[in-house]
Amino acid sequence: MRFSVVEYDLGATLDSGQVFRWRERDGTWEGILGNQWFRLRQAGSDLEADTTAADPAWDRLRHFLRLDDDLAAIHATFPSDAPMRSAVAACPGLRLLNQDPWECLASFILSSTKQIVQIRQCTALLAERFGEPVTVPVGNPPMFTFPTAERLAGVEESALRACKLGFRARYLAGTAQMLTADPGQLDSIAQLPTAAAREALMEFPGVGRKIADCVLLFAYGRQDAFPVDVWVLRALRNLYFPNRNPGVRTLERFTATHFGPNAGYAQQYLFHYIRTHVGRERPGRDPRPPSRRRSANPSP
DNA sequence: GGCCAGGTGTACC
DNA sequence: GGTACACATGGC
Repeated sequence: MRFSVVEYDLGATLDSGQVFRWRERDGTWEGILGNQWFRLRQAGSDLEADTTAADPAWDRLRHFLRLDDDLAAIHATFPSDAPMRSAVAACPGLRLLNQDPWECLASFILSSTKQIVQIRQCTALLAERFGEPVTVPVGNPPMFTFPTAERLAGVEESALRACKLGFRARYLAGTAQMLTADPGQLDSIAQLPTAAAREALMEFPGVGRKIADCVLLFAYGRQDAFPVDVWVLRALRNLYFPNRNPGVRTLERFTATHFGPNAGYAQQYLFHYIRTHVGRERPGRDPRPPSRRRSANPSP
């Protein structure tokens, strides 16, 4: 199958800390949607997709990749301040994805105080040990579905810990058990307005404001959700509040208003930009802005 | 070896 | 309301 795309950076998107189970091999990306294996290759505005599935879910792939987003229209809603312009210029084809809510929720429960490489390792181990094998091309390494909540609910916590989950094993087990007891919860959440959906997600053990916002943004398509992790906090402090030390309240008010209706999309650009172009600069205490891209205060 | 990672829950004030 | 700390594990 061949799709036509405009301003789409497949590699940056699949490698931007939203999803953890897509792998690059020789310029192609391989991953699983549902129980189907897909391989993607981008050449300019051509996006080529292969699968081993007999009845490929192309609509699901299209939905996952958000091929119908009008990115230029989304960019147009961003504030036109210097940090935002730099962040978009650094990677103009960066996209959000639409993930399966359960895999997204489970993955981000594992994410707390872990590096992205480690989250990849944990999700890979979970899939390998508790997922189902998927049909892959001959000669490919085996790949697996992400294990269902029911499956994980029936696993000893020690077996989860053996996947290097650490203290998060108890959270994942608890969440899996809640979902097994009441399997419709994630579907019901999709029907709620964002604030209520966030509250509902935060009922799961190990899920606070930040992880709830990740799931809202990456799985439920709520572009008003604005996850603030250590990197985004760094970006906000370095780029928008240099020489000041804003409190959490101030930042919350700022992120809720400054970035417009697609704030969550803007957040992903800031996250990617601060990680790839600016780097770590004294988190938390009065950091200087990066010398290379010094900008006038946007006066938030 | 020390610091940090796409944080959260709990115990305290 | 707020702040301090424990929680596992690995990368750098």
